[in-house]
Amino acid sequence: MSQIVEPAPSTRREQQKAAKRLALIDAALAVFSRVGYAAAKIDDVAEEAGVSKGTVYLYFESKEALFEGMVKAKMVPMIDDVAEILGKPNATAIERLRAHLTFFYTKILDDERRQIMRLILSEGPNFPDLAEFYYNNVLSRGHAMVNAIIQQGVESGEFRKMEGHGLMQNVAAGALIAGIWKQVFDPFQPLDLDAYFETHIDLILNGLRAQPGQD
Amino acid sequence: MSQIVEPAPSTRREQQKAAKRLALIDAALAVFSRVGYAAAKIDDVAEEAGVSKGTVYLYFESKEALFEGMVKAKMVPMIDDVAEILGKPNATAIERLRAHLTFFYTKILDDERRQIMRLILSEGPNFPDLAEFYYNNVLSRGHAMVNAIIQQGVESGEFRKMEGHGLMQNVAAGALIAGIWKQVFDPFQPLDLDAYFETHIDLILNGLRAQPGQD
Amino acid sequence: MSQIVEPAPSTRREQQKAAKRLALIDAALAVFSRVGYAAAKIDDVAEEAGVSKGTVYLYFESKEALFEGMVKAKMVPMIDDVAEILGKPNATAIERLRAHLTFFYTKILDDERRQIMRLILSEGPNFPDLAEFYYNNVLSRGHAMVNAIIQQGVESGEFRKMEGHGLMQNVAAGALIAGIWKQVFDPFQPLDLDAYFETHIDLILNGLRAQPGQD
Amino acid sequence: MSQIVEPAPSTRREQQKAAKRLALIDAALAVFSRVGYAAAKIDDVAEEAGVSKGTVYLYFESKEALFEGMVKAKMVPMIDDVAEILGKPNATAIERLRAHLTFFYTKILDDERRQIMRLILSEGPNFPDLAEFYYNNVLSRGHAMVNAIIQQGVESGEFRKMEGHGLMQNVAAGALIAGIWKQVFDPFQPLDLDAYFETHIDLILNGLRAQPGQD
DNA sequence: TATGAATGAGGGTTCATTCAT
DNA sequence: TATGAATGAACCCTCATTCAT
Repeated sequence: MSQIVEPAPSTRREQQKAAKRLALIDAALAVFSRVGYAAAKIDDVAEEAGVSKGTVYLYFESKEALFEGMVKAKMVPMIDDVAEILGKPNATAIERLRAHLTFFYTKILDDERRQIMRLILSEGPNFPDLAEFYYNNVLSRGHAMVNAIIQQGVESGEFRKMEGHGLMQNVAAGALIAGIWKQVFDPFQPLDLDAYFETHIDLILNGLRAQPGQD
Repeated sequence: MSQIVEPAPSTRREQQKAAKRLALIDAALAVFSRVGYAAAKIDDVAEEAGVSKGTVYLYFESKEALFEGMVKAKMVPMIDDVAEILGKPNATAIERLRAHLTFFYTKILDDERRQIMRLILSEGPNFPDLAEFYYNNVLSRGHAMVNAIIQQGVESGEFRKMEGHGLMQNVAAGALIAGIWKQVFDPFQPLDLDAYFETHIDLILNGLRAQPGQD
Repeated sequence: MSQIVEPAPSTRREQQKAAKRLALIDAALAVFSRVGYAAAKIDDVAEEAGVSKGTVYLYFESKEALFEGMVKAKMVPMIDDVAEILGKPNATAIERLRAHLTFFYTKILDDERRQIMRLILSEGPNFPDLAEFYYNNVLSRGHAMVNAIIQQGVESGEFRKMEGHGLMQNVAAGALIAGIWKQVFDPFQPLDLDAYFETHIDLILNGLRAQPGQD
Repeated sequence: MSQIVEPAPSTRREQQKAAKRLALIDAALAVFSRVGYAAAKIDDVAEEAGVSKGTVYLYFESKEALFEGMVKAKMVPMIDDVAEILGKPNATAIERLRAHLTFFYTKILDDERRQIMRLILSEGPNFPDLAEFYYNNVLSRGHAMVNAIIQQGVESGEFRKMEGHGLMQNVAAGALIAGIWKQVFDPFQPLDLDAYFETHIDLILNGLRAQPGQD
C-alpha cells in the first residue's frame, strides 16, 4: 500500500512546472535587461535558469512569447502596488502624495521594476501590446491616483487648482527619470537617490501648494 | 571675366562624398529609430539612403561604427543648442528658465532629437561610450545651465534656496518624459505637448519660487 | 542471460558525435585538398559530410579551427608511423634504411598523407602553428631516425662518414618530391611510383655506401 | 618647329605601359607569394605597384589573368637559365653535373624563383595550365638535361648505368626540397643552404658514380 | 589613361526553432 | 518532461569587377 500522503503527482508536477516557469521568467528578465531583446539568446536564458535550450520551448512558444510573458508577469506586482496604495487610509493630500511618492521610490529602488520600466521604454515600439498593457494597467491607474489626490488637495485647500493635462506625467517624471538615469548614466555620473528624492518631493509639493498671494 | 571657375574636381567629389555620408547618417537614424540597433539591417539603411549595401562600408567601418558615427553626428546640433541658449541676453531668472524650457520643448518636438535621445536611453548600456559622450557634451551642460539660472534666481530673490542634488534632472525630467511618452505611448494615449508644457513650466516655476510665508 | 546491455545513452550519443566529427574531418580534408584553404566553402564541407552548414559549427569554432583541427587529426597516424618504425627489430643499416623508405613510400601512396603534406607546404606560411607542429612531431622524428640509421651504418662500416647538414632532407627529398609530383604534375606527366622508388633507394644507398677506394 | 627629338609619343607611351606592366607583375608576385592566390586582394597588388585598383584592369583582364600572366612572365628567365646552361662548354659529366646543380642552387637562392616554384606547387591543381606550362618549359628541359649528362657520364665511364625512371626528379629533389623548406620551415628550423648543397652534391655524385667492385 | 566610388554576389557565422532520443 | 544535436534562414562584411569622371 503505497501511502499517498504527498500531494497528488499532478499537483506536485504542476507546482514544479510553475516553479520552473518562474525560474525562466527570472532568467529572462536578467538576460533581456542585460542586453536588450534582440541581442538576448535563448541559450543564455536557459543557462541562467539552469535548464536546456529545448526546455524553454516547453514553457514558451517563442522568444517573443517569452519576452511578453516575462514582462506581463513582472508587471503584476506593480499593479498590486497601485492597488495597495489606493487602499491606504486617508490623510491630508500632502501626506498622501508624499507617502505615494515614497512608495514609488522604494519600488524604483528595486532593480526588477527599474529594468521592466526600461525594457518597456526601449522595446515598446517593437512590442506595442506591452506598452499598451503597461499603460492600461500601471500608468493609467497611477494617473487616476494622482488626479484623485490633487482633487482632494484642491478641495481641502492644500493645493491650488491646476489645469492638469499631463499632470500625472509631470508629477511622476522625476521618479521615472531617476530610474532611467540609474541604468544609463550612473556608471559615470552616479545619482544619490535619497537626496534626489528629497529634491523631487520638495519641488513638486511646492509646485502644487496653494499660495496665499496667488490667484 | 566670364570664367566661372567651377570647384576643382576633387572638391566636387568630396562634396558628393560628404553629401552621401549625410544621407547615410539620416538613413541610419531612420532605421535604427524604427527597430533599434540589433534589429536594424545594413541593407535597410542602404536602401533608405538609395545606395547599395557595399557602399555603406565605404563610409563606415562597421554597423557599430555607423551607429556611433550617426549618434555623434546628430548630437552636434544639440551641443550647439546649449551653446546658443547660453549666449542669450540675460533677463530675470524666471524669464530665462521659461525661455530655456520653451527652447527645449521646441527641440523636443523635433523628431530627430527625440529619436536620438531614446536611442541613447535604449542602447546606452550597450554603447557606454555614447552615453558618456552624451552626458559630457549635452547633459552636463544643461546641468550647469540650470544651476546657473537657479543661482541667479536665488540671488535676485526670485527663487528660494534649494539644496539641489538632482535639481537639473528634476527640472528637466518633465520634458524628457514628454519626449519618451511621444515615442512609446502616444499611439494609444496621445500627449498634447503644448498643454503639457504649460503644466510643466507652471509646476516647476511654482516649485522653485520663493514663498513669502515659508522658511 | 539474454540481456545484452547496450551502451548507455550518453555513450551512444558521444559515439555518434565522435563519428560525425570524424566525418567532418574527412570531408574537410577532401574539400581543402581540392581547392585549398581560402577557396574552400564551409557549405561544401558540410555537404560532403552530409550535414548542414550550421552543424559544422557545433564541432569546430571556425573555418580556421576546422582546418587546423583536421590537419592535426590527420597527422596523428603519421606520428604513429614514425613510432612504429622506430620500434622495428634491428638489422643492418642498409636493410633498415631500405625498410624505412619502403614504409615511407607505402604511406605516401596513401592519398590522405600526400594531401596533408601538400596542404602544409601550401598553407604553411599562413598557418605557422601547423607547420611547426608538423616539424616537431613528424619531420624532426624522421630526422632523428635517419641520423640514427646512418650512425649505425657508419659504425658497422656499411656507410661512409658524412657531414650531414641537411642529410635527412636529402635522403627523404626524393620521396617528398614524389608526393608533390603526384598531385601537381601527374595529370600530364604521370610518375610510376614503383620504378621511381627503385631509383631513389638505389641512388641513396649508393650515395651513402662506404667505398673501397675512397677516403 | 616643335622639335621632336624624343621618341615618338606612341613609343614612349608603350615604354611606359610596359614599365607599368612590369611593376604590376612584380607587385603581383609579392602579394600572391605572401598570402596565396585566393587571399590576395587586387587592391593590395595595386597599392604595392603604386597605382589604383582600376588601373590593374587596364593591364589584366581579371585576377586570374593577372596571376597567370605574372607566373608566365616570371618563368621566362627560368627558361633562359636552362638554355644558358645547355650552351655551356662541355667537360666531364661530373663537372657538368656539379656546375649545373651549383647553378640551380644559385637560382634557388633567388627569392623570386623560389616563390614562383612554390606558387606553382600550391596553386597548380587550381591552375593546371600553369602547371603544364611549367612542366613543358622548365621541368621537361631540366629532365632532358640531366638525362643527357648521365648518358655522357655512363659513356665516359664516370657513372654507372641506371635505369632512370624518375632520375631527374631524384637528382633535383634535394634542391627543390631546399627551396620549399626555406619558405615553410625556415622560421623555426633554419637551413644552411651552403652546407646543404654540399651534402646534396656529395650524395648524388656518389650515388651515380661507377663503382669498381659492384655489379 | 587613370582614378576610386559604387555595386552586389558570395561566404562565414549566429541563433531561433525543431525533433529524435 | 527534458535534452541538446541538427537545421537553415538571415545578416554582416569582403572584394572582384564596373564605370562615370
